[in-house]
Amino acid sequence: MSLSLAKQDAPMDAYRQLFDGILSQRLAPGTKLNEVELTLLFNVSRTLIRQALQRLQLEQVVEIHKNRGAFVAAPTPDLAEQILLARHTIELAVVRLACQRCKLADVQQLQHMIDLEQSAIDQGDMATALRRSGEFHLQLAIVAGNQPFVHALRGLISQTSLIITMYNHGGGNACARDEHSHLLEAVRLGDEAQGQTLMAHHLGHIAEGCDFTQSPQVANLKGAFAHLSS
Amino acid sequence: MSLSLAKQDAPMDAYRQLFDGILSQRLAPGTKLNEVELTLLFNVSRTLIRQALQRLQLEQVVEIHKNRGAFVAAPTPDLAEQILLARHTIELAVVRLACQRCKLADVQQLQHMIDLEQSAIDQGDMATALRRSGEFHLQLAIVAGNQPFVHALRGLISQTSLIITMYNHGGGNACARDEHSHLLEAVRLGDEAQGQTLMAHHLGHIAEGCDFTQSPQVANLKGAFAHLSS
DNA sequence: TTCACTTATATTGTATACAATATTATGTAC
DNA sequence: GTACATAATATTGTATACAATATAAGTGAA
Repeated sequence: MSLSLAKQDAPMDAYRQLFDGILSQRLAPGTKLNEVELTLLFNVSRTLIRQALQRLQLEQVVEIHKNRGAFVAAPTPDLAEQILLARHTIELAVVRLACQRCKLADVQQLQHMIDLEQSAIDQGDMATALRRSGEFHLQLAIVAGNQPFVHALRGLISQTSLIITMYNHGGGNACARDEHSHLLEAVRLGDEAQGQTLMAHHLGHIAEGCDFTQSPQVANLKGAFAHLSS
Repeated sequence: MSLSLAKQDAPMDAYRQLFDGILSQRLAPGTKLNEVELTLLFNVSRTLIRQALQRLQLEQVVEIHKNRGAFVAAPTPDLAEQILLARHTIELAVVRLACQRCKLADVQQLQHMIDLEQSAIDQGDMATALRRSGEFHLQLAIVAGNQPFVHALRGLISQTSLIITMYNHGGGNACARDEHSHLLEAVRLGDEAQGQTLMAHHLGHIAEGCDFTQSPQVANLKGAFAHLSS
């Protein structure tokens, strides 16, 4: 049997396609997510679409208004500040745990994720780079071995991507590679103080790169999934 | 129009009844949650039952195994430790924010919640006391004004209730009243250092009150909602 | 009895049908 | 043309029907 052949899981697939669409910036914050359109795009019934939307809502990536429908979340500047503060609090604890528990294999995997992120940057694909940057942070939480932190960060990192999409129009996170690399080096050495310092600066840079005075553009649904048209 | 007459919201009602059933210890950890039984108990279709179960799953209060069904979560000792550590990290930040932002009305509401918890203790209703204790902690996060913290703590506090149900058979949290009161006093005075110290001790006492060597009993579904039989 | 195997039942997974609500379009008065 | 009311449409909310899977019951052989 093939190890690479994942069994297809319709609910997860619908969820993941939507999630990727949002995180890859094909679906801009504020975009209306029409249920029947999504059924046509993904070839599943509204039941599974609604399941995926509810899950995304509980991850705070989608907002559902009763009888009005689902929309890609669009964090206000005030909420964005709360999100970045929450990340600061949790990720400082995460990096501390990661310093204590990180194994060689973990370091190698994290390094690989940094490389992937960098290759996306090299190709000018900033949307993919942003997504992989988030995956690096999440993997760090997994290495830290605290399930609630992983769970909370999954949502917070996704929301941060939305925030960057909305407010960071300059390419301010191009410096991320070095920051992730230095962070990983501190984790590898088990230097908790240095790791926390670097993480604090790193998250600070994300906030500094954002301009909370302008509002975002909203894309439409069919265009975002044009590659699925068969 | 009556202010106290909340418009009925079937999905929320089903969710809340299940949530209360679990948090009030009528549904013990590990209990199988049969969907058709729940439809009969709550008089809604499986659609809404499944919605409620999915939401509870994402709050980590219910586990859903594919094709096997939903069960009240039963955190292992290892996970319990992770949950309490996560609470420690987040609630120390929460109490710090609360010290900065707490208004007079907030103090009064928090005091009221302490009184409600105490009255439940006085009546020997420890299940209600436990639930109200959790509500106090959650309200503190609301006062702190950080939505991600509120969101994360909602699940963590519920999970802590499950942990106490499973592992804390002594009445170790009877001391909670004084601890909550002292905590509120520090918040009222805006004494961040004192607030964090008290919170750390409070959460430490929860962990100390638990014996992670014995396993819990599992109740059945009909008995837990016997009061609904019409 | 006990184990394996087959069949029947129960339970969950998904799609569809219908109901309720919101949105848009149309028409009419001013 | 604007504003308002009304009708037509579109969209979401909920219940039910059917399919897929798992669990339980039954049957026979060792």
